[in-house]
Amino acid sequence: MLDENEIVQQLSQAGYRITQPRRAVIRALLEDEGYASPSELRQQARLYCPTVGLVTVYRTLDLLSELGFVRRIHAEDGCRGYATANHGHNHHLICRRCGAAVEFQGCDLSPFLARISQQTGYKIEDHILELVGVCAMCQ
Amino acid sequence: MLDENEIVQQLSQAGYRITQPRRAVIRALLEDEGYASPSELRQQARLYCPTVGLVTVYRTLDLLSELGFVRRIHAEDGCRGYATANHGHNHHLICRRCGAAVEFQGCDLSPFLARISQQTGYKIEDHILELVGVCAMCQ
DNA sequence: TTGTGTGCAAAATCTTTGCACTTCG
DNA sequence: CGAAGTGCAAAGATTTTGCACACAA
Repeated sequence: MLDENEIVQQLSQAGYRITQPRRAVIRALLEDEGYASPSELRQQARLYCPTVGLVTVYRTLDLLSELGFVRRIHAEDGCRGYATANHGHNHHLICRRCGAAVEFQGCDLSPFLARISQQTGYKIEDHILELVGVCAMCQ
Repeated sequence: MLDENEIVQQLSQAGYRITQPRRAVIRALLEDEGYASPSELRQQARLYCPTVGLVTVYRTLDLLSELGFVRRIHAEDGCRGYATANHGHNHHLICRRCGAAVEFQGCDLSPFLARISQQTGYKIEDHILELVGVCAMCQ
């Protein structure tokens, strides 16, 4: 599981500074069970760094997103916010009721993708897959 | 393939009025090969009804979306716009270079979903799947 | 000490709402 | 004719940008 230290370490290695506001946003992200909007994240982050501005949240999200620690959450009716993502190719499973977001791995779609590729002539390079359901608690 | 008459007919059956602005938006949607943002759609729709306002485009998109004729297009970096969708459960395959959006059917993910469901305890109800690649032309 | 990072304020977008007028049926 | 639909203008919401100051390294 992803933790603050790992992210901080990698940020540092990539040449970025470890600042109070960045730490605060990272903590806020990790604490949130599901996904959160930039302004919700800011609210949570203020517990750790009372002066964080919304702009910094946006910039930190961009940064973490580029490094693969954060991913956008999509739904039929729009983009809902951000959630942590373990490095690499993962997807999210979101609870329709409480919003909890779980990551899962091993989406073996290759046979399926091969078929679509053949049918359409497209060279398929990436995919977005998001599952929506009801978590064990909410059932 | 979806055409103007079919949409118009179903709108009418559902009790909605067939107005010039609505027709114009529907035409704009059908003509666009890929996905389009509300303001792009408005621009195109103005060819058929020069006074269409952006608000009407939004409202018409909501309406068509509810009836299942239109679907949002998602990408890692955000929600990109709208594209036509044949009624029912379909997904889009989008060209990274030219933006062309093709629909495909038969996403048989059930075995995969069953496994995830078992692993997580979630009852999976729906999914968003979007493929990104390069179309035959752009290759 | 130095340049990356920050926060504020303001601008630029994008989307929704209120309301009087229009138009489909 | 009457209610559903429209467009404008304005309000809200969200995201980006410019700039002086702060603070990790």
